[in-house]
Amino acid sequence: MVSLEGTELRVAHLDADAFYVSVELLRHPELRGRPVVVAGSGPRAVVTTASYEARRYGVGSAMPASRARRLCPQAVFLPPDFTTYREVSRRMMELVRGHVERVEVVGLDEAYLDLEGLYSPRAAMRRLLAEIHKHTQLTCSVGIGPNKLVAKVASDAEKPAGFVVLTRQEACARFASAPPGLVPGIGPKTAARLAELGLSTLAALASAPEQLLIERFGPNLGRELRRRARFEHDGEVGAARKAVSESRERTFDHDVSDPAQMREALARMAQELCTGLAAHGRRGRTIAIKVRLDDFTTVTRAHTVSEPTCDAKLVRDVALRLLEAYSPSRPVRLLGVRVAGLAAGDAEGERKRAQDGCDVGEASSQLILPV
DNA sequence: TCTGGGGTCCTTTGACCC
DNA sequence: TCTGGGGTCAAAGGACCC
Repeated sequence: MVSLEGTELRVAHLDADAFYVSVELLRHPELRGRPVVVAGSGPRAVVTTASYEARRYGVGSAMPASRARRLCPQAVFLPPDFTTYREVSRRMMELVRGHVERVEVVGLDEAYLDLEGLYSPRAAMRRLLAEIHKHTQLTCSVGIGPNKLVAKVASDAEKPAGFVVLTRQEACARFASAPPGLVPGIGPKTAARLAELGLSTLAALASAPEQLLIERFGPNLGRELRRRARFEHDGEVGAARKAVSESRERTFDHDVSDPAQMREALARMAQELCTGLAAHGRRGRTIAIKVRLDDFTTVTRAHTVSEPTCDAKLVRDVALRLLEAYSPSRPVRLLGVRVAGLAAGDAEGERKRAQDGCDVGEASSQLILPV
Protein backbone atom coordinates (compact mmCIF):
# COMPACT_ATOMS: atom_id res chain seq x y z
CA MET A 1 0.00 0.00 0.00
CA VAL A 2 1.43 3.31 -1.08
CA SER A 3 1.31 6.05 1.50
CA LEU A 4 -1.34 8.61 0.61
CA GLU A 5 0.67 11.39 2.16
CA GLY A 6 3.70 10.40 0.16
CA THR A 7 2.02 10.40 -3.21
CA GLU A 8 -0.81 12.88 -2.94
CA LEU A 9 0.33 15.65 -0.63
CA ARG A 10 3.39 16.94 -2.38
CA VAL A 11 2.70 20.67 -2.62
CA ALA A 12 1.25 23.35 -0.39
CA HIS A 13 0.09 26.77 -1.46
CA LEU A 14 0.27 29.39 1.26
CA ASP A 15 -1.65 32.61 0.77
CA ALA A 16 -1.80 35.45 3.29
CA ASP A 17 -5.38 36.66 3.81
CA ALA A 18 -6.07 40.23 2.61
CA PHE A 19 -2.35 40.81 2.93
CA TYR A 20 -2.00 44.57 2.48
CA VAL A 21 -4.99 45.30 4.70
CA SER A 22 -3.71 42.88 7.33
CA VAL A 23 -0.36 44.66 7.39
CA GLU A 24 -2.11 48.01 7.79
CA LEU A 25 -4.08 46.59 10.73
CA LEU A 26 -0.84 45.81 12.51
CA ARG A 27 -0.20 49.58 12.58
CA HIS A 28 -3.82 50.57 13.06
CA PRO A 29 -5.28 47.96 15.42
CA GLU A 30 -8.14 50.33 16.19
CA LEU A 31 -9.43 49.64 12.66
CA ARG A 32 -9.91 45.92 13.28
CA GLY A 33 -13.45 44.83 12.47
CA ARG A 34 -14.10 47.87 10.31
CA PRO A 35 -14.23 47.98 6.51
CA VAL A 36 -10.74 48.96 5.35
CA VAL A 37 -9.67 49.53 1.76
CA VAL A 38 -6.11 49.98 0.50
CA ALA A 39 -6.26 52.09 -2.65
CA GLY A 40 -4.44 54.90 -4.39
CA SER A 41 -5.75 58.42 -4.14
CA GLY A 42 -6.06 59.81 -7.67
CA PRO A 43 -9.31 60.02 -9.63
CA ARG A 44 -8.36 56.87 -11.49
CA ALA A 45 -7.05 54.86 -8.56
CA VAL A 46 -8.16 51.26 -8.11
CA VAL A 47 -8.57 49.11 -5.02
CA THR A 48 -5.49 47.08 -4.18
CA THR A 49 -7.03 45.10 -1.32
CA ALA A 50 -10.25 45.26 0.67
CA SER A 51 -10.80 43.83 4.15
CA TYR A 52 -13.38 41.07 4.45
CA GLU A 53 -15.70 43.59 6.17
CA ALA A 54 -15.47 45.83 3.09
CA ARG A 55 -15.97 42.87 0.73
CA ARG A 56 -19.40 42.36 2.28
CA TYR A 57 -20.40 45.63 0.62
CA GLY A 58 -19.22 44.40 -2.74
CA VAL A 59 -15.83 46.09 -2.68
CA GLY A 60 -13.16 44.04 -4.43
CA SER A 61 -9.65 44.16 -5.85
CA ALA A 62 -9.07 46.09 -9.10
CA MET A 63 -12.31 48.00 -8.68
CA PRO A 64 -12.13 51.76 -9.25
CA ALA A 65 -11.68 53.43 -5.88
CA SER A 66 -14.47 55.85 -6.76
CA ARG A 67 -16.90 52.98 -7.01
CA ALA A 68 -15.63 51.45 -3.77
CA ARG A 69 -16.37 54.73 -2.01
CA ARG A 70 -19.90 54.71 -3.31
CA LEU A 71 -20.46 51.10 -2.30
CA CYS A 72 -19.01 51.57 1.17
CA PRO A 73 -18.74 55.23 2.16
CA GLN A 74 -17.97 54.36 5.78
CA ALA A 75 -14.85 52.38 4.82
CA VAL A 76 -11.44 53.66 5.88
CA PHE A 77 -9.29 54.25 2.80
CA LEU A 78 -5.52 53.91 3.21
CA PRO A 79 -2.81 54.55 0.62
CA PRO A 80 -0.61 51.56 -0.27
CA ASP A 81 2.83 51.38 1.36
CA PHE A 82 4.79 48.80 -0.59
CA THR A 83 8.00 49.33 1.32
CA THR A 84 6.35 48.03 4.48
CA TYR A 85 4.51 45.25 2.66
CA ARG A 86 7.80 44.03 1.20
CA GLU A 87 9.40 44.02 4.63
CA VAL A 88 6.57 42.04 6.25
CA SER A 89 6.58 39.67 3.29
CA ARG A 90 10.29 39.09 3.68
CA ARG A 91 9.82 38.18 7.34
CA MET A 92 6.97 35.85 6.55
CA MET A 93 8.95 34.05 3.82
CA GLU A 94 11.88 33.66 6.19
CA LEU A 95 9.63 31.79 8.59
CA VAL A 96 8.40 29.62 5.72
CA ARG A 97 11.97 28.76 4.74
CA GLY A 98 12.61 27.74 8.31
CA HIS A 99 10.10 24.92 7.87
CA VAL A 100 10.41 23.93 4.21
CA GLU A 101 13.53 23.72 2.10
CA ARG A 102 12.10 24.40 -1.31
CA VAL A 103 9.92 27.49 -1.50
CA GLU A 104 8.69 29.27 -4.62
CA VAL A 105 7.64 32.78 -3.71
CA VAL A 106 4.94 34.26 -5.92
CA GLY A 107 4.35 37.94 -5.29
CA LEU A 108 4.43 39.38 -1.80
CA ASP A 109 1.70 37.32 -0.21
CA GLU A 110 1.90 33.79 -1.54
CA ALA A 111 4.23 30.88 -2.03
CA TYR A 112 4.35 27.26 -3.12
CA LEU A 113 6.04 24.87 -0.72
CA ASP A 114 7.55 21.53 -1.68
CA LEU A 115 6.34 19.08 0.97
CA GLU A 116 8.36 16.15 -0.36
CA GLY A 117 10.15 14.39 2.46
CA LEU A 118 8.12 15.93 5.28
CA TYR A 119 6.97 13.32 7.77
CA SER A 120 3.54 14.81 8.28
CA PRO A 121 2.75 17.61 5.83
CA ARG A 122 -0.51 18.59 7.53
CA ALA A 123 1.04 18.92 10.95
CA ALA A 124 4.04 20.75 9.55
CA MET A 125 1.78 23.29 7.86
CA ARG A 126 -0.26 23.77 11.02
CA ARG A 127 2.92 24.51 12.91
CA LEU A 128 4.05 26.95 10.25
CA LEU A 129 0.73 28.81 10.34
CA ALA A 130 0.95 29.09 14.12
CA GLU A 131 4.44 30.45 13.89
CA ILE A 132 3.57 32.99 11.20
CA HIS A 133 0.66 34.17 13.31
CA LYS A 134 2.78 34.37 16.44
CA HIS A 135 5.51 36.45 14.81
CA THR A 136 3.51 38.59 12.39
CA GLN A 137 -0.12 38.32 13.54
CA LEU A 138 -1.00 37.47 9.94
CA THR A 139 -3.42 34.72 9.08
CA CYS A 140 -2.98 32.64 5.95
CA SER A 141 -4.96 30.15 3.95
CA VAL A 142 -3.35 26.90 2.95
CA GLY A 143 -4.11 24.39 0.23
CA ILE A 144 -2.37 21.03 0.05
CA GLY A 145 -2.46 18.68 -2.89
CA PRO A 146 -0.54 16.50 -5.34
CA ASN A 147 0.46 19.45 -7.54
CA LYS A 148 0.58 23.24 -7.58
CA LEU A 149 -2.74 23.60 -9.37
CA VAL A 150 -4.70 21.62 -6.78
CA ALA A 151 -2.86 23.36 -3.94
CA LYS A 152 -3.62 26.80 -5.34
CA VAL A 153 -7.32 26.20 -5.90
CA ALA A 154 -7.60 24.51 -2.50
CA SER A 155 -6.04 27.49 -0.71
CA ASP A 156 -8.61 29.78 -2.35
CA ALA A 157 -11.55 27.57 -1.50
CA GLU A 158 -12.13 28.51 2.12
CA LYS A 159 -10.49 31.87 2.64
CA PRO A 160 -9.81 33.41 5.10
CA ALA A 161 -7.88 31.08 7.38
CA GLY A 162 -8.75 28.10 5.20
CA PHE A 163 -6.96 24.77 5.45
CA VAL A 164 -7.98 22.48 2.61
CA VAL A 165 -6.36 19.19 1.70
CA LEU A 166 -7.40 17.53 -1.56
CA THR A 167 -6.32 14.73 -3.86
CA ARG A 168 -6.65 15.39 -7.56
CA GLN A 169 -9.80 13.27 -7.74
CA GLU A 170 -11.31 15.12 -4.78
CA ALA A 171 -10.56 18.44 -6.44
CA CYS A 172 -12.30 17.29 -9.63
CA ALA A 173 -15.35 16.21 -7.66
CA ARG A 174 -15.49 19.23 -5.39
CA PHE A 175 -15.20 21.82 -8.18
CA ALA A 176 -17.07 19.90 -10.92
CA SER A 177 -19.86 22.45 -11.11
CA ALA A 178 -17.62 25.48 -10.67
CA PRO A 179 -17.02 27.74 -13.69
CA PRO A 180 -13.76 27.16 -15.65
CA GLY A 181 -12.51 30.56 -14.50
CA LEU A 182 -11.96 29.08 -11.06
CA VAL A 183 -8.66 27.60 -12.16
CA PRO A 184 -5.71 29.92 -12.66
CA GLY A 185 -4.86 30.50 -16.30
CA ILE A 186 -8.47 30.68 -17.42
CA GLY A 187 -9.39 34.35 -17.38
CA PRO A 188 -12.56 36.17 -18.44
CA LYS A 189 -11.77 36.05 -22.17
CA THR A 190 -11.08 32.35 -22.28
CA ALA A 191 -14.06 31.64 -20.02
CA ALA A 192 -16.31 33.54 -22.43
CA ARG A 193 -14.99 31.57 -25.41
CA LEU A 194 -15.54 28.33 -23.52
CA ALA A 195 -19.09 29.41 -22.71
CA GLU A 196 -19.71 29.88 -26.44
CA LEU A 197 -18.89 26.19 -26.81
CA GLY A 198 -21.36 25.40 -24.06
CA LEU A 199 -18.55 24.65 -21.62
CA SER A 200 -19.48 26.51 -18.47
CA THR A 201 -18.32 24.11 -15.78
CA LEU A 202 -15.02 22.44 -15.05
CA ALA A 203 -16.67 19.03 -15.41
CA ALA A 204 -17.89 19.96 -18.89
CA LEU A 205 -14.46 21.24 -19.88
CA ALA A 206 -12.75 18.17 -18.43
CA SER A 207 -14.85 15.85 -20.59
CA ALA A 208 -14.99 18.02 -23.71
CA PRO A 209 -13.65 16.40 -26.92
CA GLU A 210 -10.01 17.32 -27.24
CA GLN A 211 -10.42 17.93 -30.97
CA LEU A 212 -13.06 20.60 -30.31
CA LEU A 213 -10.76 22.46 -27.94
CA ILE A 214 -7.82 22.19 -30.32
CA GLU A 215 -9.90 23.58 -33.19
CA ARG A 216 -11.02 26.52 -31.10
CA PHE A 217 -7.88 27.29 -29.08
CA GLY A 218 -5.02 25.71 -30.99
CA PRO A 219 -3.08 22.59 -29.99
CA ASN A 220 -1.20 23.99 -27.02
CA LEU A 221 -3.90 25.92 -25.22
CA GLY A 222 -6.61 23.46 -26.26
CA ARG A 223 -4.91 20.50 -24.60
CA GLU A 224 -3.79 22.55 -21.63
CA LEU A 225 -7.30 23.80 -20.86
CA ARG A 226 -8.60 20.27 -20.60
CA ARG A 227 -5.71 19.20 -18.41
CA ARG A 228 -6.33 22.14 -16.10
CA ALA A 229 -10.00 21.24 -15.77
CA ARG A 230 -8.81 17.78 -14.70
CA PHE A 231 -6.40 19.33 -12.22
CA GLU A 232 -3.47 17.73 -14.00
CA HIS A 233 -0.26 19.68 -13.72
CA ASP A 234 3.41 18.83 -13.63
CA GLY A 235 5.09 22.13 -12.87
CA GLU A 236 7.72 21.74 -10.17
CA VAL A 237 7.88 23.90 -7.09
CA GLY A 238 10.66 25.83 -8.20
CA ALA A 239 13.71 27.40 -9.20
CA ALA A 240 13.68 31.18 -9.21
CA ARG A 241 14.02 32.74 -12.63
CA LYS A 242 15.54 35.96 -13.83
CA ALA A 243 13.38 38.94 -14.70
CA VAL A 244 13.34 39.48 -18.46
CA SER A 245 12.01 43.04 -18.55
CA GLU A 246 11.45 46.06 -16.39
CA SER A 247 9.14 48.98 -16.93
CA ARG A 248 7.64 52.19 -15.60
CA GLU A 249 4.23 53.37 -16.57
CA ARG A 250 1.76 55.97 -15.45
CA THR A 251 -1.91 56.64 -15.92
CA PHE A 252 -2.56 60.36 -16.02
CA ASP A 253 -5.23 61.79 -13.75
CA HIS A 254 -6.65 63.38 -16.88
CA ASP A 255 -6.06 62.45 -20.50
CA VAL A 256 -3.18 64.29 -22.12
CA SER A 257 -3.15 65.72 -25.64
CA ASP A 258 -0.15 68.03 -25.31
CA PRO A 259 2.90 66.38 -26.95
CA ALA A 260 5.28 68.35 -24.73
CA GLN A 261 3.62 66.96 -21.62
CA MET A 262 3.84 63.42 -23.02
CA ARG A 263 7.53 63.85 -23.81
CA GLU A 264 8.23 65.16 -20.35
CA ALA A 265 6.43 62.25 -18.66
CA LEU A 266 8.17 59.70 -20.86
CA ALA A 267 11.59 61.25 -20.26
CA ARG A 268 11.01 61.17 -16.50
CA MET A 269 9.99 57.53 -16.53
CA ALA A 270 12.97 56.59 -18.70
CA GLN A 271 15.29 58.24 -16.20
CA GLU A 272 13.63 56.49 -13.27
CA LEU A 273 13.68 53.14 -15.02
CA CYS A 274 17.36 53.40 -15.90
CA THR A 275 18.31 54.49 -12.40
CA GLY A 276 16.71 51.29 -11.13
CA LEU A 277 18.31 49.13 -13.81
CA ALA A 278 21.74 50.61 -13.20
CA ALA A 279 21.42 50.14 -9.44
CA HIS A 280 20.98 46.41 -10.04
CA GLY A 281 23.48 46.09 -12.85
CA ARG A 282 20.84 45.18 -15.41
CA ARG A 283 20.77 46.13 -19.08
CA GLY A 284 18.49 45.29 -21.96
CA ARG A 285 18.47 45.61 -25.73
CA THR A 286 14.81 46.20 -26.50
CA ILE A 287 13.35 49.58 -25.63
CA ALA A 288 9.59 49.87 -25.88
CA ILE A 289 6.89 52.39 -25.19
CA LYS A 290 3.29 51.74 -24.28
CA VAL A 291 0.51 54.18 -25.12
CA ARG A 292 -3.04 53.78 -23.87
CA LEU A 293 -5.54 56.07 -25.58
CA ASP A 294 -8.67 57.55 -24.06
CA ASP A 295 -10.75 54.73 -25.58
CA PHE A 296 -8.49 52.23 -23.78
CA THR A 297 -6.88 50.86 -26.92
CA THR A 298 -3.27 50.06 -26.11
CA VAL A 299 -0.42 50.35 -28.55
CA THR A 300 3.20 49.32 -28.07
CA ARG A 301 6.17 50.28 -30.19
CA ALA A 302 9.60 48.78 -29.76
CA HIS A 303 13.11 49.19 -31.03
CA THR A 304 16.05 46.91 -30.43
CA VAL A 305 19.52 48.38 -30.10
CA SER A 306 22.75 46.54 -30.79
CA GLU A 307 24.12 46.42 -27.24
CA PRO A 308 22.34 45.92 -23.91
CA THR A 309 21.96 49.26 -22.19
CA CYS A 310 20.73 51.01 -19.08
CA ASP A 311 21.83 54.40 -20.33
CA ALA A 312 19.11 56.90 -19.45
CA LYS A 313 19.85 59.22 -22.33
CA LEU A 314 19.73 56.45 -24.92
CA VAL A 315 16.56 54.91 -23.50
CA ARG A 316 14.91 58.31 -23.31
CA ASP A 317 15.91 59.24 -26.87
CA VAL A 318 14.67 55.95 -28.33
CA ALA A 319 11.42 56.21 -26.35
CA LEU A 320 10.83 59.76 -27.54
CA ARG A 321 11.52 58.78 -31.13
CA LEU A 322 9.06 55.90 -30.89
CA LEU A 323 6.45 58.26 -29.47
CA GLU A 324 7.06 60.80 -32.20
CA ALA A 325 6.79 58.16 -34.92
CA TYR A 326 3.52 56.84 -33.50
CA SER A 327 2.15 60.28 -32.77
CA PRO A 328 -1.11 59.39 -30.96
CA SER A 329 -4.21 60.55 -32.78
CA ARG A 330 -6.37 60.66 -29.66
CA PRO A 331 -5.90 61.86 -26.08
CA VAL A 332 -3.58 59.63 -24.08
CA ARG A 333 -4.46 58.19 -20.67
CA LEU A 334 -1.31 56.15 -20.01
CA LEU A 335 2.30 56.23 -21.06
CA GLY A 336 4.96 53.70 -20.22
CA VAL A 337 8.52 52.75 -21.07
CA ARG A 338 10.09 49.33 -20.86
CA VAL A 339 13.49 47.76 -21.28
CA ALA A 340 13.30 44.09 -22.26
CA GLY A 341 15.67 41.35 -23.23
CA LEU A 342 17.54 41.93 -19.99
CA ALA A 343 20.98 40.47 -20.40
CA ALA A 344 21.33 37.12 -18.67
CA GLY A 345 24.67 36.18 -17.22
CA ASP A 346 26.37 39.51 -16.71
CA ALA A 347 28.38 38.76 -13.62
CA GLU A 348 27.90 42.05 -11.83
CA GLY A 349 24.14 41.95 -12.25
CA GLU A 350 23.99 38.37 -11.07
CA ARG A 351 25.91 39.23 -7.95
CA LYS A 352 23.68 42.17 -7.09
CA ARG A 353 20.52 40.24 -7.80
CA ALA A 354 21.68 37.46 -5.53
CA GLN A 355 22.36 39.99 -2.78
CA ASP A 356 19.00 41.69 -3.15
CA GLY A 357 17.05 38.48 -3.55
CA CYS A 358 15.08 40.31 -6.19
CA ASP A 359 14.60 37.54 -8.71
CA VAL A 360 11.01 37.07 -9.65
CA GLY A 361 9.29 33.81 -8.87
CA GLU A 362 9.24 31.14 -11.51
CA ALA A 363 6.12 31.18 -13.63
CA SER A 364 6.78 27.54 -14.23
CA SER A 365 4.48 26.30 -16.95
CA GLN A 366 4.35 26.77 -20.68
CA LEU A 367 1.84 29.13 -22.26
CA ILE A 368 0.68 32.08 -20.26
CA LEU A 369 -0.62 29.88 -17.58
CA PRO A 370 0.60 30.41 -14.05
CA VAL A 371 0.80 27.82 -11.29
C1' DT B 1 -18.77 51.27 -13.50
C1' DC B 2 -15.09 52.84 -16.35
C1' DT B 3 -11.22 50.26 -15.80
C1' DG B 4 -3.44 50.75 -11.70
C1' DG B 5 1.20 49.13 -12.06
C1' DG B 6 4.45 45.72 -12.86
C1' DG B 7 5.25 41.73 -14.73
C1' DT B 8 5.18 36.91 -17.82
C1' DC B 9 4.39 34.34 -21.85
C1' DC B 10 1.90 32.98 -26.25
C1' DT B 11 0.51 33.83 -31.02
C1' DT B 12 0.71 35.98 -35.31
C1' DT B 13 2.92 38.45 -38.82
C1' DG B 14 6.53 39.98 -41.65
C1' DA B 15 11.38 40.46 -42.90
C1' DC B 16 15.37 38.19 -43.98
C1' DC B 17 18.37 34.41 -45.12
C1' DC B 18 19.70 29.93 -46.88
C1' DT C 1 16.06 32.86 -62.74
C1' DC C 2 12.04 31.90 -60.18
C1' DT C 3 9.73 29.75 -56.38
C1' DG C 4 9.03 27.75 -52.08
C1' DG C 5 10.05 25.80 -47.49
C1' DG C 6 11.90 26.44 -43.18
C1' DG C 7 14.41 28.72 -39.54
C1' DT C 8 15.25 32.86 -36.81
C1' DC C 9 14.40 37.32 -35.13
C1' DA C 10 11.78 41.36 -34.09
C1' DA C 11 7.52 43.65 -33.50
C1' DA C 12 2.86 43.95 -32.06
C1' DG C 13 -1.13 42.46 -29.75
C1' DG C 14 -3.35 40.08 -26.26
C1' DA C 15 -4.44 37.14 -22.13
C1' DC C 16 -3.41 36.52 -17.65
C1' DC C 17 -1.51 37.01 -12.86
C1' DC C 18 -0.52 39.38 -8.20
